[in-house]
Amino acid sequence: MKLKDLALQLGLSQTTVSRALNGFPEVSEATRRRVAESAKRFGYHPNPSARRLATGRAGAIGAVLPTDRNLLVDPHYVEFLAGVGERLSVDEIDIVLSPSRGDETETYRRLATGTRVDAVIISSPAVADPRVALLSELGLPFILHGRTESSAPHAWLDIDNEGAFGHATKHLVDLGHRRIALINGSSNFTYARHREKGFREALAGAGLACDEQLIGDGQMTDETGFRLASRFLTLEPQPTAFLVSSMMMALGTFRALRTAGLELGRDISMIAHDDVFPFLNPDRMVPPISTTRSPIRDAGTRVAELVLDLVGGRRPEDVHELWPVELVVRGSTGPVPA
Amino acid sequence: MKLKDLALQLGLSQTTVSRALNGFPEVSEATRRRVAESAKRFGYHPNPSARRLATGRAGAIGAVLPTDRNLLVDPHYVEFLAGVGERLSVDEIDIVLSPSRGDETETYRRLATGTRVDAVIISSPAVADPRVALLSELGLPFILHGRTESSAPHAWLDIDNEGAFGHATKHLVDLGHRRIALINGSSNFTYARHREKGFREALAGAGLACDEQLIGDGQMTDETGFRLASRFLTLEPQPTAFLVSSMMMALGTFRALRTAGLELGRDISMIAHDDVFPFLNPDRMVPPISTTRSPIRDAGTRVAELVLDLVGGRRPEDVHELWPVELVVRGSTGPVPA
DNA sequence: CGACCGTTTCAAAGCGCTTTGGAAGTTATC
DNA sequence: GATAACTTCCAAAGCGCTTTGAAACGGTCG
Repeated sequence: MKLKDLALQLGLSQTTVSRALNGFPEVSEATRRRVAESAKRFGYHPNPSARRLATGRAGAIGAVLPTDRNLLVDPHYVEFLAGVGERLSVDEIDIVLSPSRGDETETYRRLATGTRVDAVIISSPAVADPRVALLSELGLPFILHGRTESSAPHAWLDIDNEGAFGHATKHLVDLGHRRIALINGSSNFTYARHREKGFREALAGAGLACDEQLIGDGQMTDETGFRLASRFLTLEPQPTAFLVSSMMMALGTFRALRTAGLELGRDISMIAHDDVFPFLNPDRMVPPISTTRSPIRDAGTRVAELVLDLVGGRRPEDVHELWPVELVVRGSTGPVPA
Repeated sequence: MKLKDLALQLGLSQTTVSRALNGFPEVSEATRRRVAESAKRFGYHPNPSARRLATGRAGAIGAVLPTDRNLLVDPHYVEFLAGVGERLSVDEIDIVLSPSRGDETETYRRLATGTRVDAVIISSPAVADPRVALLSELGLPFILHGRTESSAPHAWLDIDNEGAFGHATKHLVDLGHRRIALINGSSNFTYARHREKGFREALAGAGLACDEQLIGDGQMTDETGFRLASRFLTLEPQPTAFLVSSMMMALGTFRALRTAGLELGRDISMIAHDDVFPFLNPDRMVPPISTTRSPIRDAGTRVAELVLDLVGGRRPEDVHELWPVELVVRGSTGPVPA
């Protein structure tokens, strides 16, 4: 079933049908409804290739998957992509995945010269991320999920990691905690830097010194959480609270606490950052975990929205969003034990 | 630069140029060279949308990413996709990623009704995987990486997991081991079943009983490896060898051995399955790990090749490949200590 | 030398959609 | 009742490629 057939069925011209389906204003509400209903009834789906050829748009957004550093390859990225996909599928836009081994530059270049994607999304930026300069130079529209230092104007969306960890720290301090440990993501990523900054400044703001021994980072896995938490627990005096960069790490931290015979929420406090995974609910744990909460899937959805704006002609320098992060206090935080 | 321009430049018709570039036989070698060179010099890239419209092919292969069970989301899958991408990019075919939450059925249906992909690749099948029947019914070409029980004829490529673990077990038995532990992937996956089968049958073939306590499974992570190995080491008598389903798990197993004060290759033996990751080389470990080796990236490349065949009209029932798996003996296996 | 054949090239017709530039049809205005 | 001003619809021209059917060309053969 193609447009022509549908138009014939309806006794309308292709133009009108096309316009009706694409929401142009010059079609009466009545015909629009008639067309929409008929399209559904006949199971009409416009041919993406034809539409792409006619509009000159690829109808696809690119994502590069670096396969030799396995950093992106974690639940966070996939959850993020899920959000992106949710939004893009509404407009029948594809996510085109380009696995890249070794030189990412080459992959981006290929994407830019071909007419295969209208824009790309880049994630998990390092503090100084070369991709921003590269893509600006190539002229391929893109949006950054996160932030990086770069003179080139570019679109980005990020959550307020600094504020989140600042508030969380302040909350713990208010509960009387003085020795707070930070279990962070790898420090070459911007978000980890921001979190550390928020942490340090909140401590400083409360007039507390920061014990460098109580700061650690690594890949955001259960394993890293366990390892770092175990190490911190051997220190004298022990920390009374943990600030943890991901729920995965929180699980490991939890294990370490149990192993050390400590009870969370009574003997020791913890706040973890929650990106909100369908398979990991801090509310259902025992005790429920206090979190700084920001669904990464929502970020994906919004990033998709913005990238579509970009493709539509919005200027990258006008696209900046910094999302506040909510602090959700649950059972895992309590006053310092006497 | 489009085809027309290039043809004009060369003083040829579009037809000839198109044919020259696409390797049709009716173009003389001389013109073909001339065209190819000119195309490169002017940086000509055919517009994928136009080509797709003209050929009626989507020029893309689909992959569904289930986002609520995070099983696929592991380095294995990404490494596999990298292989797929490597092959597909040669023919300028895209990987279109469809994240799917909840009902995958819906996602496949969408893919099938639209003209967005020519075929899909499905991975990590369960023993009875509903996707095979679904896709057969929908008429969307697909290939399975792995195997499953299904009456519907379908294309698949798999490695000989049974043979691999059979050989590995036999090797350990030949070295004198009598108590061998199996650390396996989740048992609802076919490959895990096959591995267990190979293990059991090799033991039986050697006239050895299989201690059910020495069999464990879980997600293929370092963590699971550590947990299972630790548990097995508490048994009396201790196992003298471990058969491990992934290098990730092998790392965890290794940690457990160290924690228990055992030296790998002397006090205890281990063979792990190696899917060959760029960031994980069993040869560089101390001691080097004996493995059953089968690069999953290569499988991806071949699967891509086969899926292209399928799109080209090859019958699914003719596409079955079972790859033998190499046993690489290194320092982690040795005779049973006296 | 003309008929015949294989090679090499071409013009033109799509592929299924969007979009431009008008043409009808309808209502309001004088 | 004619003119203007909308509203609603249409025919036709692309988008950049592939592919069909045929023509031009050079060489071979009777």
